[in-house]
Amino acid sequence: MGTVDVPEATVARLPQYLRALSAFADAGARTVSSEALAEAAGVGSAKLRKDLSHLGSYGTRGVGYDVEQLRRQIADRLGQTTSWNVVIVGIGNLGHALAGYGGFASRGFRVVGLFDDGPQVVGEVVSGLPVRPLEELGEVLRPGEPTIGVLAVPAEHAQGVCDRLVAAGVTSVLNFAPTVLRVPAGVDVRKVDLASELQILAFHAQRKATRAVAPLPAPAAPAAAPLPVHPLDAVRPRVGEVV
Amino acid sequence: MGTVDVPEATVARLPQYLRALSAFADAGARTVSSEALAEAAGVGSAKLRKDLSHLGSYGTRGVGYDVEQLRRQIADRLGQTTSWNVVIVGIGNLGHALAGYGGFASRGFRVVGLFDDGPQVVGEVVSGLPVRPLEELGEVLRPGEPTIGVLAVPAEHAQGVCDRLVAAGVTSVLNFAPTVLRVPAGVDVRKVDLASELQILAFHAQRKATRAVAPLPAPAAPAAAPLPVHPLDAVRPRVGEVV
DNA sequence: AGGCTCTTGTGAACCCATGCACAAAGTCGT
DNA sequence: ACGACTTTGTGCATGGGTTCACAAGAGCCT
Ligand SMILES: NC(=O)c1ccc[n+]([C@@H]2O[C@H](COP(=O)([O-])OP(=O)(O)OC[C@H]3O[C@@H](n4cnc5c(N)ncnc54)[C@H](O)[C@@H]3O)[C@@H](O)[C@H]2O)c1
Ligand SMILES: NC(=O)c1ccc[n+]([C@@H]2O[C@H](COP(=O)([O-])OP(=O)(O)OC[C@H]3O[C@@H](n4cnc5c(N)ncnc54)[C@H](O)[C@@H]3O)[C@@H](O)[C@H]2O)c1
Repeated sequence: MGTVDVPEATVARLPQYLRALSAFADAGARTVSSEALAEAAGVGSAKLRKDLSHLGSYGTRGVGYDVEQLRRQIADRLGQTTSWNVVIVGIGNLGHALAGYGGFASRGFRVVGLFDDGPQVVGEVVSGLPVRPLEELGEVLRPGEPTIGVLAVPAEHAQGVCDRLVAAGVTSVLNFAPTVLRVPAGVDVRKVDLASELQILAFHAQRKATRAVAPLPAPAAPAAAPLPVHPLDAVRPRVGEVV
Repeated sequence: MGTVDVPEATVARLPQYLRALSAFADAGARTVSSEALAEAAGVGSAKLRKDLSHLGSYGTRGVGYDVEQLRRQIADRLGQTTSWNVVIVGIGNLGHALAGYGGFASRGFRVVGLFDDGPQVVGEVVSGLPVRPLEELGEVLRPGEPTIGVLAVPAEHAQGVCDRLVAAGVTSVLNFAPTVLRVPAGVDVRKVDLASELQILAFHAQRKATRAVAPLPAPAAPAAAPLPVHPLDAVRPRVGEVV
């Protein structure tokens, strides 16, 4: 079944499934239905089943999925069987937070190097690791072990640093700087853009506000609720739809 | 024209376009072609034009788009004409970094409150703002001014804090905790999940690695590969395309 | 054994998004 | 004034992803 070609949208959800599965495992559950797992992961059950089918799942009809087996299978697919090396470049405001983040290690990511070029930052020890100058990048990267580079430098330096990472053999980059990175084919870049996220929220908030003033479908409706929604009309919790 | 119904995928790209436009404006350009702007934003030109058409764009054929006019139009759509209030809850590792982030203010987001419940954190002044206990949330939120809540608390407290934000009238939430938030309809949630991003990168890196071991045009696999993929799906070569 | 209940896996319809290709519409040079 | 050139805006085809709905499979109970 699902050897090659796992759809990208599915891949993006696997981490969520994995987290939910771990929660079920911790709670002592031995099996889960697609319904329960989907609920915990915040998606529809049909989507979940289709996603799992893409990687050749082993559910048993009438029962559900074996928690431990499925957890291991997804973990395998996400490469969690081996531990990945991570280097962080730019140990400023954000870099400090990232360097001390426990969510890395618990998911098989090992921070093996911190880099910066600020004279007063280099040499500092952050979360047990010394901050090194970028020149020492080569001493940390092992050719055999694929390494993920995390960029937390100012936007104007991001491309330059990225180039150096790529030149040193990094083929996976997570970019926090609000800029478009250009990389050769074969190199993966994902970006986390905080300002964009806020802007998208603002767009929707604005849309909600203008809608409230001039509602489209029912013009005859009298005063709608002045403040949007009541928090505890909890008849249906309804997961917030995102992308 | 694009009054209502801007596709979600388009909305997600508007911030990128806006950034690229600002760069062109700073460089002194008065007009840009869709080709140039798309290049700067890292998308295809056709996609860009279609996106702009959704919001009723005013390009002139043969010339391109007026930089300033388009910039203002997108800024309007993203709600940047008014300044949005932002509260950050959880002033730990990450919260400190967020509170000090300059990318907020420069895009019309004003941090109006920092909240935490740790005794040694409350009272501390971070980036010019005092850290307050959550109880004072009501004192900061103004009913008339929509406010965006940023969650940087540990995962196990995220839902509880979110509920309190929603109860206080917040209808837009940006969540950094690796957990699924349940909110009533009408509340927007977006999440930033660092660990997931790394896992997705790891997935692709692993795929690249196994592809390298067993290249595509090799129909007759000699012996089973050492460890890579599951035994049951060795069948079906299926010439994969590069991404 | 047989029927009942539960749940998976998936075919098929639908919706959204992407990319192509080109006519319409404008500018610029002569 | 006009033709050549440039670039937008969009119709259309294609593809990916989501959702529905249900038959097939698995356990359980009598
Ligand atoms: N702070 C946040 O909350 C936040 C949030 C989202 C995105 N970002 C983005 O993350 C990046 C970093 O933000 P920050 O607030 O940590 O900035 P910062 O200025 O605090 O830190 C940047 C660090 O990068 C180092 N640096 C600069 N140029 C370098 C180079 N060429 N090589 C190596 N190191 C270099 C600097 O010495 C500094 O320590 C920025 O692009 C910012 O837009 C930050
Ligand atoms: N540090 C990172 O780089 C990073 C990266 C990605 C995601 N995250 C996530 O962001 C969240 C915060 O991470 P962190 O590293 O800053 O953790 P942290 O422990 O350093 O900070 C958490 C803060 O939240 C406060 N807090 C706890 N419960 C609270 C409550 N009920 N009400 C108000 N405040 C409360 C704590 O007092 C503490 O100051 C976590 O969910 C983490 O998984 C962190």
